[in-house]
Amino acid sequence: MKWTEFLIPTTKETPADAVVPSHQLMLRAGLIRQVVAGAYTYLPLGYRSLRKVEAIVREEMNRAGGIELHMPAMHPIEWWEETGRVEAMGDVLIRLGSASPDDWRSRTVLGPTHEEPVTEIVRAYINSYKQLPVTLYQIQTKFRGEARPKSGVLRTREFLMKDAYSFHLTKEGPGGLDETYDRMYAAYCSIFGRCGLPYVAVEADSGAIGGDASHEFMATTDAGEDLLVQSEDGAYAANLERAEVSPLADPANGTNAALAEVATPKLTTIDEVSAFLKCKPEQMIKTIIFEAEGKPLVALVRGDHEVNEAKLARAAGVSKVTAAGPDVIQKLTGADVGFSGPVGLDARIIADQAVTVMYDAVTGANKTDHHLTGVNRDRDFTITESADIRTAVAGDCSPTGSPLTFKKCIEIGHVFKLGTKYSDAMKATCLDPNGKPQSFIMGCYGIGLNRIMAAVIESFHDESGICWPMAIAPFEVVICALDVRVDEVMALSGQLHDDLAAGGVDVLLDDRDQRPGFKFKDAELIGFPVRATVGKRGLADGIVEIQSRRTGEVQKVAPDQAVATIKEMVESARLAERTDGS
RNA sequence: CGGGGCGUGGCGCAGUCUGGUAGCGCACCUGCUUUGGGAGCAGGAAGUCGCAGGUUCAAAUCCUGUCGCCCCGACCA
Repeated sequence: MKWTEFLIPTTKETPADAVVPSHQLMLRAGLIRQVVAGAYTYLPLGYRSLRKVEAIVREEMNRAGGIELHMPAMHPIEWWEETGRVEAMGDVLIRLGSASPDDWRSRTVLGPTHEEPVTEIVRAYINSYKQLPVTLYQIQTKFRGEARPKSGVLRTREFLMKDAYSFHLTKEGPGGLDETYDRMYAAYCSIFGRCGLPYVAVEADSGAIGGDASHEFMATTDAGEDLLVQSEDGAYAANLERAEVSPLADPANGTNAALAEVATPKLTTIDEVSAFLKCKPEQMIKTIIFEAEGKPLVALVRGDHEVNEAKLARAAGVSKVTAAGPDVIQKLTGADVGFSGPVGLDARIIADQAVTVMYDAVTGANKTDHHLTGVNRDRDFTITESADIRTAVAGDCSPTGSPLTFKKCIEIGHVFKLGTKYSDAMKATCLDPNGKPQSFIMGCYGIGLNRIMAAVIESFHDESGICWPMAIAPFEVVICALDVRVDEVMALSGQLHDDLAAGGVDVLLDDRDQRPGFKFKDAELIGFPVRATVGKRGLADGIVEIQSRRTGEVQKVAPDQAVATIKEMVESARLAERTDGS
């Protein structure tokens, strides 16, 4: 491919709207162009990378036993009503609008994921346990009505996703869900490894999608929106939403202070009250009222801690907790919001472990404009249930006692054990060996392809531009032909290009009539892993210059050695750049 | 959905407060020179100033409304 016959709109200046490095560089290197918020055109160069990511994903999915198919983005809303996800997804589910509710548009949604259509297929065609297990996957465009698209292609409303779904009769044993789950997990490691991406697999919360086990694959990058929690000993890694902490030691520093009520007019927050009473937030018990299954649920955490709703729900044995409104709080505590406390409160109360080792605490008095000081457990209130229900913070240790560290990260893949949530809802069954209908046990496995690309750029760039790993670089090699009007330069450049291309190397010939500096800057911005420079100066010395983008290392070789040298670099990079999760 | 910022040639911006000929840099086209780290000179093309109303002799500029985009937060499979 010749540069002058391709479309590569690079820019020297950074567009003002781009904040994170991957976004800035993708725009500057001419990989993408924004169309509306959360939707991007992949320009030819960007699309080449995306296609390479796609090819790797496809290859590994096939190797892991997946069967590729392609489902539409348009779904009948009835399927989503069957599984109750029209409500569960809310605004994330994009619906086609129409003035008339009877119009087909009103009954059509754009798929944010494909559990419903794939379950419908299996319901229709798989009737016997003998056809199981089966894993269907597709690489397809997804639509989600994200409230706030951001960070370039890291969070968009339209994106390319590989989604796989497996169907089983059993959880354990040959052909069971666990077996496929493990195989998919391994395939994911291969995929991210081949893309050269630093990643970590962590335990995740399975959230609204349901199911009982889930791992997220995270790429660590400062542009990420999630927090990855890892123990220093490397034994524990989890999403912050799920991370468990080891119990805090009992300081046994109680003075058995007397219970006292103090007026705290209009002071409703931990900060306000602690400032007013000159105590530390960690001396306060924060009392948060939730509702679960229609009943109040009270959570107690230390003042400087936050309730983790997912952990609370799990501890409470309910599917979901929601913050209670002012009316519920008023009715339960007899006080306005901001003055709740455990003393004398009649409701199910779950105390965080940290609260069980607090003495002489401060908390709301269940009386508007008043707080209590000198509050002690057992004497002033009883803790019947305690658990780990708070979000981990700096200073906490893993369940095995190793200090936790926090890193920003972006989710690039997710594997779930779904169970029968969707097959039950959609009445998708097959006959077991006894001739009895059984709901399919399902797993689902997603990868965001665009995010892989962006995460790779976040991980591998410098002040000059992108440093692609060989595996997903839009072109593996660029030949900078300086002095395009010198016949010998162009003849050799053209010959190198043709020989490399014939040898299976992705090569781009920069045949633009531009000054050398201009071409070098573009080559570095785009980040071709290998640059071969052919100029009349080098030619006079009988050499071609070959440079690695990542190491900057330059080799000067005779023209007849150039092809072999470059091919060797390409091949060794393909192996060397592979990563493993850690 | 709350808070903040911004919409002026393909890109980056000035001009808006104080109304009066739409401007600068990059990129683009033509010509000459230049050719190993984003060249120089000369000439040129390209913008209903987001959109709609209003005020005014006159609106990029003032007023009202509206749409879009970005950032922080909330939310998030």
